[in-house]
Amino acid sequence: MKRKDTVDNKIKTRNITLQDVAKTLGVSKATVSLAINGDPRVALKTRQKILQTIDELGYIYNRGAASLSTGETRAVGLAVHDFTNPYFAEVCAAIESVLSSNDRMSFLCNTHESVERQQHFIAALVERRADGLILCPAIGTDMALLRPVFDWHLPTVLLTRDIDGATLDFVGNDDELGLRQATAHLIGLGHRRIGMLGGGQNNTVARARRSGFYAAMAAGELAVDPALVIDCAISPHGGEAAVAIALARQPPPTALVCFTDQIALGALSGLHRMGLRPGQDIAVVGCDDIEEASRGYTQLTTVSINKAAIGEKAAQLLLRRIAEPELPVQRIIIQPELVIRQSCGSFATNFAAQHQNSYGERGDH
Amino acid sequence: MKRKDTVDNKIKTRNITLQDVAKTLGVSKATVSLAINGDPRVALKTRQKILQTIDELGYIYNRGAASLSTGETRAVGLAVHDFTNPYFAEVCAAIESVLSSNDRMSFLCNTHESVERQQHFIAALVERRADGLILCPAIGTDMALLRPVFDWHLPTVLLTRDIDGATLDFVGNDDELGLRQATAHLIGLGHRRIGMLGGGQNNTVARARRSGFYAAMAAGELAVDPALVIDCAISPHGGEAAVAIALARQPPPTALVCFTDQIALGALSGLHRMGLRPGQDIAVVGCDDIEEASRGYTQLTTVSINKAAIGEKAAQLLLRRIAEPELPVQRIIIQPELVIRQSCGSFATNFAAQHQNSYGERGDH
DNA sequence: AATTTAATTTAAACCGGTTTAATTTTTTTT
DNA sequence: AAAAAAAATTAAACCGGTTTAAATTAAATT
Repeated sequence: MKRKDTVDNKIKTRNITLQDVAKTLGVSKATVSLAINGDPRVALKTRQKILQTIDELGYIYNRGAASLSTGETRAVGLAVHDFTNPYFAEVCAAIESVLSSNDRMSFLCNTHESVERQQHFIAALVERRADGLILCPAIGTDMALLRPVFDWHLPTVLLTRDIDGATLDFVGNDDELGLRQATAHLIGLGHRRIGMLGGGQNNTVARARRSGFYAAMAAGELAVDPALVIDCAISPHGGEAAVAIALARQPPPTALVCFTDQIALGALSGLHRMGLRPGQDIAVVGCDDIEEASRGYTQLTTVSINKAAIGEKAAQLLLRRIAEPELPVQRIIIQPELVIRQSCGSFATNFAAQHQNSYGERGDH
Repeated sequence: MKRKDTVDNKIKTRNITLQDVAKTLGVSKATVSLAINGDPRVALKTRQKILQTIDELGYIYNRGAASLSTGETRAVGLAVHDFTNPYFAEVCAAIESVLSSNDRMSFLCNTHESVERQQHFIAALVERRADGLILCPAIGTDMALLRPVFDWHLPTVLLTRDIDGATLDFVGNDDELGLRQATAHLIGLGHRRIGMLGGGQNNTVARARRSGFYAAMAAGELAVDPALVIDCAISPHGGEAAVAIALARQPPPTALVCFTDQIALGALSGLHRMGLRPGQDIAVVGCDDIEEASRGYTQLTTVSINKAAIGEKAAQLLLRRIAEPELPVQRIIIQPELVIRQSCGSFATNFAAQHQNSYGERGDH
């Protein structure tokens, strides 16, 4: 089939090609092509005539045909495990914005943490000879799964999540620092029994954030009760389930550090249903600083990550890498910032006063 | 430049093409092509040998080249005005899911309500000969702006927002009904002084939802105070600003109908900051039923829209339209459903008791 | 074994651009 | 006006597949 030529087997207007433009002007295809691409070799008046004819004929450039010979598609892939998560929605928006102002299009893929979907996407990108890829790898992604990327020298920047042993560009957040600060803040407020919701070991972000939590606890010379380190889905539901488990533990924690804001907000939601008041009955901190964290009714203290910056840096780095494939591998780490709202309470006294007699085994200063 | 051939001007392995596969097997290009496409004409053993050789040689199909002759790119565009809005994030996720399981890729565009961005995107799609487009048009989009779509017979389905006079497929929600039900519910609870936040006249969704509000008010024989119909940005910030204006009006409304959940949640946030309790001091209802609406601390009564269904229907309809361009134009309207939570209060008595003496000019029934 | 018929395979044109070395035209210099 | 230099244009090969009518080969009939 010949494309829209044969709409309804009646109309059969062949597409207008560069050749047609050339013919109507009595010049060669080459001249028209050069003119379109702004090559300084074609004379000004010639270029003008060509542009005018293109307009009159309604000629439309066929970038696919061009890509066949140039090998450049000006399309890149963007795969994240869940762009329904506001964090990624924002990062992706920033990426798309930068790419489109560089006249590139973005193929989107929501992998849903499925390496199969991810592999399928990468294979499709290679088939289409995409110029590059920005990837927040699904859990379980390793170097072996990324073979197509290396085999094809597909310029790739990893977003947020790193891959062990990967010699790929990376743009992310200083997750260890973020959670260390958040945890330290709670400790500074006087909390001693602190739990962590979410995280786990299956990706670098989770490990880094967990390790930030542990590091701060160690620095504060506090023991971590393993029963208060609760793995859960990276979603509000996950947080809601996890908080119930945490609170059932005796004695309950006075503060909870959450792997992400989604989890923290789920925890807030769960606490609300239990009749507990975050910031008064229990402290909660999150990480990401998604918009919902700053509502009047959430006021979530959280590690703020500049999502726009991450997206922009990632897009720019990819563009750079595409332009200069031999550039040494780069790692760009954005510094997070703790924003203190009300979910952690203002004063440890709230908690101290409240919990001391219930399980006040600690009289230290 | 010849593509990755010349990585670093050292390695210069030409790409392996269909021709190479044919040559190593001593068959023709045509046979290999047919084999790849599963044409029943090629003998089983031949196909197997070809597939094996493809594997051994590491040949990778070049879909761009194929598209040049078939005119089918198996790529479609997906443009929405704000995929940072959870409503659209979910719809887009559903769309991408359906498309990718149909072996299509999606070009994503976040128009930010900019018709320029949108036009740029559409032009790029046409240049790339995309097979179709799913579009939630930016405010201000009219038939004239959609000329490229018609000129190129680009199969297009409008998502959520319709365009006046457009003979294009459409998948959306029964917005008028949704807000009519929500408003009627408030009236049924005894509310008399009801305001509306957000909406306006600049797109079909806004008009339909407004009109649902007015219709319900009229049906309840209630007057709408124009000062309580407040336009605002479709965002939590918009809602927060609008609620302040509404509450400043004397007498204040006892209930607020919001154009979207984003606005409603902003309103909730604002009310919280003012020390007012939704569901007790004032009723609030939203529309969309985004996830945040169901948190323990929001409990927003809202018009629930099946976002996954809308996304799936839109994607399926596009696929259908691509397959059968001459199909009559279709409109698929998903029925919404009012979900009652606590932000509207359970009993009008809350409000009646509370407000009667403050400005109790109404002793009816 | 000779025909017919069915199953496979292939040659070659085509899709619509890019690119480079060579040619033609124009301008400058002598 | 001739020669040299610079500017503009072009022919033709190429990118990597698809497609169809024709050719070849194999299988079924007579």
